Amino acid sequence: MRRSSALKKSPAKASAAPHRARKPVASALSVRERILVVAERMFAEHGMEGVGLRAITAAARVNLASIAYHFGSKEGLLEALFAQRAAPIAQERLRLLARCFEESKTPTLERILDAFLRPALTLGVQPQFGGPAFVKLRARLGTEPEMMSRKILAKAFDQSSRQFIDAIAQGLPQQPGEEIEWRYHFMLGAMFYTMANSGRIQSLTDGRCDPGDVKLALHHMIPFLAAGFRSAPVP
Amino acid sequence: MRRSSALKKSPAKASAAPHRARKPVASALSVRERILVVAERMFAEHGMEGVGLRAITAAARVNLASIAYHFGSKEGLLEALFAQRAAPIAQERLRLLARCFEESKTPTLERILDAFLRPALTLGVQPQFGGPAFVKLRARLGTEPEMMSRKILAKAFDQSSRQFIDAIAQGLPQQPGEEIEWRYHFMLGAMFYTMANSGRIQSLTDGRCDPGDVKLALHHMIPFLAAGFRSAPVP
DNA sequence: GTCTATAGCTGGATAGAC
DNA sequence: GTCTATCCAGCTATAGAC
Repeated sequence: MRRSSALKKSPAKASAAPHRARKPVASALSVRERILVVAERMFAEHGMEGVGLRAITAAARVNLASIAYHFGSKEGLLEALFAQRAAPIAQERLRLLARCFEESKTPTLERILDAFLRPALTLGVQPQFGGPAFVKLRARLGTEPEMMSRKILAKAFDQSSRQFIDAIAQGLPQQPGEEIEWRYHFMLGAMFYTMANSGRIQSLTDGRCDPGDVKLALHHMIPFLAAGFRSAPVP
Repeated sequence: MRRSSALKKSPAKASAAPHRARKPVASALSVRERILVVAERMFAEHGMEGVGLRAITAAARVNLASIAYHFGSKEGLLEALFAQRAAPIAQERLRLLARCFEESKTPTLERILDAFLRPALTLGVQPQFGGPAFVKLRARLGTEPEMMSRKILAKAFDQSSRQFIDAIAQGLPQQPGEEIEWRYHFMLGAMFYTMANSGRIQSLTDGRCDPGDVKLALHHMIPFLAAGFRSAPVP
């Protein structure tokens, strides 16, 4: 209505040839991709319930109806996000785990924890699109007791999680399985809290401690967790 | 409109004597208390944005307008919840910390961590009102990057948090302050994730590991974290 | 103090033009 | 495929009867 009322004629030149020259500029993403990028960041920052389709479509500069068209619903959009991001993380984890065992029959606990934690903290970080969006989003969903989030997370990560629990247990034969599982749970907590980067520790330490610095976070987290895993099992 | 149109007269007998017999039954809570109890549980389960005033007032069997009357707004309700619960937790922490130092000039790290973690995991657990509602709520807010949550949490816990960081550091003089702070951050992660009780570890271990069992969780968590704190500082 | 009723928006979803 | 226009259920907050 704004600009289409004038110059209605001669659509031939502009729209009659949809072939050729698909991606005219490097930064021109499709509507679908723009929605995914923006939704990832906004879901991470404000939660699933904290942001509406109107805010997402406005920020992505697409029409409100685009989300229904491309993803069916808001929940479909979240599932598409996970379908795109979670599988690569689980795959990279298993690839790194396999490499641990290629290089040594008895890899150190530190190397196994690194294989587990590094993909979670580093994949999905896209500085050009507002930083570690998917990392935060995953942390957020990981802490929620909502059924929907749990099912999506379980589907994406259950298999690789169990392989890591087994790999950790194999290196700590003196620990009962249940002890390993509790400690794995505490590791998830430290990992998610680091990924969530809520800002609490920054304000508490006047900025000295910054979980957003992924390299540094891993550098501190892995020895801390490894020592916890190795400590004597509780009686 | 339903029943008040009839029998309008003689209000003397029923309402002229508001004194005496305040709490007729042990389980009869005031409107304000019913709202607090229900909101605590529903905020914990679905998040601040995930539940509306209609759902809260319906579950509490009070009128929709009651929340505005008693708390001013939805956010005022959240603040009232924290005003009621957070201060006792911080107080109990400091009381237990003081007792550590009364009993020994150099209390063990385990005792200090217990003084920090136990009040967070146990206070606010009210089995008669749907379980550890405030505990879950706090975990949820603790992981969110929203400003409002952060300010409320900081106001309630900053002071006691710093005292604990100092107490931990005092017992580990070989650790740089920054290392202590990172490890405190990881401890918060394990604590919040246990408090959130998202259900992830239960499904991953077929129910063997249950963070809802507070005694057991502390029993496993404290040695794990203590070993992490004591491990050699990273170079 | 407690209620009804409603104002004033915004939520997700969709029908149908183009 | 993309848009406009709209539905209606839900939201928070408030005015005013009783």
